[in-house]
Amino acid sequence: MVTLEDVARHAGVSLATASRVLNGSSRQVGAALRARVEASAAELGYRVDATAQTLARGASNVVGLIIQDLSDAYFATIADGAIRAADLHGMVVTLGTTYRDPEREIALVATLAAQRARAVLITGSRVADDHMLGRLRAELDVYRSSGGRVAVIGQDLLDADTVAPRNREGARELAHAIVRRGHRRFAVLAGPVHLYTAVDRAAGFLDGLAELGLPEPVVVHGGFDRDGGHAAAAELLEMAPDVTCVFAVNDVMALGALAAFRSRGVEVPRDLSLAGFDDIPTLHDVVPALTTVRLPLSRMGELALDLALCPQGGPRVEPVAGQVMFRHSVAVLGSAAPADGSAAAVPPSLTAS
Amino acid sequence: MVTLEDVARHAGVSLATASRVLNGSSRQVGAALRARVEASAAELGYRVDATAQTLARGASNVVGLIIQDLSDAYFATIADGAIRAADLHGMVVTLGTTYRDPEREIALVATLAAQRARAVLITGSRVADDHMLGRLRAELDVYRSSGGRVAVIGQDLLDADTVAPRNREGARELAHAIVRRGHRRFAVLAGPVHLYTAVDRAAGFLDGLAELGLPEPVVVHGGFDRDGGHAAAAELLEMAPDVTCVFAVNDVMALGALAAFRSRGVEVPRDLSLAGFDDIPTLHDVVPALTTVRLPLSRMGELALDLALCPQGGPRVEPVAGQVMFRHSVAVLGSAAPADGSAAAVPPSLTAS
DNA sequence: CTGTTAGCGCGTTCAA
DNA sequence: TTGAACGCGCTAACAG
Repeated sequence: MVTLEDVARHAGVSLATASRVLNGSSRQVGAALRARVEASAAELGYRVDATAQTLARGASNVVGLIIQDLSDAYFATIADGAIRAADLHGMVVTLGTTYRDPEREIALVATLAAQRARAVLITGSRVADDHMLGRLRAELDVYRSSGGRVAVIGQDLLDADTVAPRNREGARELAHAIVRRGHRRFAVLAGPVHLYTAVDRAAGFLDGLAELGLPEPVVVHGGFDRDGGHAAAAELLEMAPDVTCVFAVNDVMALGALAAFRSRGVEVPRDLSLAGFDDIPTLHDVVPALTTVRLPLSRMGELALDLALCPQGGPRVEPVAGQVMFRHSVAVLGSAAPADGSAAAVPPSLTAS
Repeated sequence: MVTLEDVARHAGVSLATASRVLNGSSRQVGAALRARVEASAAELGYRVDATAQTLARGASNVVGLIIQDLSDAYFATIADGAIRAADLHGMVVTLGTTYRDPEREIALVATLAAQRARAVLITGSRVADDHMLGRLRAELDVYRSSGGRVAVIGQDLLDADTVAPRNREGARELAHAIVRRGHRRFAVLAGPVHLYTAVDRAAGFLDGLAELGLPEPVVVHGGFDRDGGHAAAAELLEMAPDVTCVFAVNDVMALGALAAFRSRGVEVPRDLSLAGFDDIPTLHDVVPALTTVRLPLSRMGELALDLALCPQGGPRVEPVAGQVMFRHSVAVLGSAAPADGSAAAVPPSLTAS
């Protein structure tokens, strides 16, 4: 293992001089010595020891990123944005995966604190569990008291800089957009009752419908992932509700629902319309194109990293608006459809059974 | 920032004792002192400094993972497996993304060497560029000479432990499986000419056809990603070749091709059959279900990590077989179809034009 | 502009 | 079983 001292000796200079030329010091070094040091470093194959630098400088160049599941495009895309941004700052990203376990989330914060990560980015919905929330906050306080910075993508519940997707407003606007196309009777695949992101989106959708004087939709709860969407959709079909459009609170759930519908002969959007939330890249080639609310996922990752790396006064909250993407998965019904929906298409597959 | 010394002082013991109870030392410590130290650590909110440990021990607990693109499910799945395995070993993963730039790949190895990563995992196809290959090998040698371990997922070209997908064999078997279903005339969306993975798969497919005495397929080169597949498929349709089945050398290309076909009114598998390679999880809900060659991606990530972390003698090569997954995207043609294919369906959309 | 030196936080000999 | 002291590789005063 080649150390800075080896390089210094080989170049016939002091340790300090070698350090100054090889690592971004503000101090100047004569051209001759500089060249000698660089030549020696190259010849010996010297690589700085970032851990030693961290120790000496008191600040590392790693940022921690905590996500729930890398195989979920939502998180993969955020992670991609964060990594890209970190790279611009000369930082590396250490990735931790919770697999949706709040216990692991806390443990990961501790691990990243031990790693002396300059900042920790936490993504994913908070859960409605005050005990867990309290423990996470405590762990974050420990981390912060050792000089760490924290940024969150999600609900503003951790006294940290937060990139806050406007889930409620996005879902509300989605409801309006769909109603504008003639739909009147809805179902919502609402996800878990304890997940704020799911709850907010479902609530926003209900808000939108209520504002327009429409009846409450059928609500089915379930998992927040693809299989949850699939199961909830299957359950919904069993109920054979009189609805024309289904809103799944995220895209992967919508994809699961789409598969469930298809396997039961319900064609979207002919028999039933479907909408999701997030606009994950995976949607690109889905048929029919899925109506959804676009969140700038990659950008959110960058934003969180920038917030964490550029400390200001108190915690800042950066709201991120969603943009309704109206696509083929939602049918446009007769514009004269009355509010009671009697003129809207009622798929036999749903009313029969 | 709470240090071990703070804890020791607070507990009224020596630094060494505190170190022994808080970090997995083999030495024993009296129960009374042990309790005092643990209490102090908890009370003060002590978190080990992993960078200091790395310096003192000469070995870190981070492994570096170099991938090409996190938004590609192929890499995301491998990364997931590697992270999972690293966790089991008490290691954290630092993720670097090359965006398919060999220059960045080399730079990332240097960065991870600086990080004193215990091991570096390199994924993604090698490119046919001796200069780049040489530089990467040199960088890896530097890293290894400082005690780092290297494992590769891909071609066995770096003198390192290698998880080697049997691309050629998999594609060959795929060809056989498809021919068995009555297809005789093929096209291959072959990807870039300088990417070994693409080249091997295309070559394996040609091997398979040749073994069966079938004519050479139409070959179209292009990008190795979704857009590459889309473009190549569009180009193929322009050529209006007399083929019944198209093989794209990876799944995301196949997905792009599927979209291109669809947008031009060519329906898979009615008008044209399509197959891919990898069996990325994304395929789960693709319609029609895509015939492909399954690679145990997550497992490959684990395997690479295990190889890297359990040093043996010389470099080991772990071949990974692909498994043909025959699905709806490839039509089953009349089993009596003659080798000249005159009885096979020839979609008007391809022959007319 | 260059060199000397004192830590950074911790593991680990060695001695008690 | 416990403690004292050195060193891991590097940075940042400080001195020259």
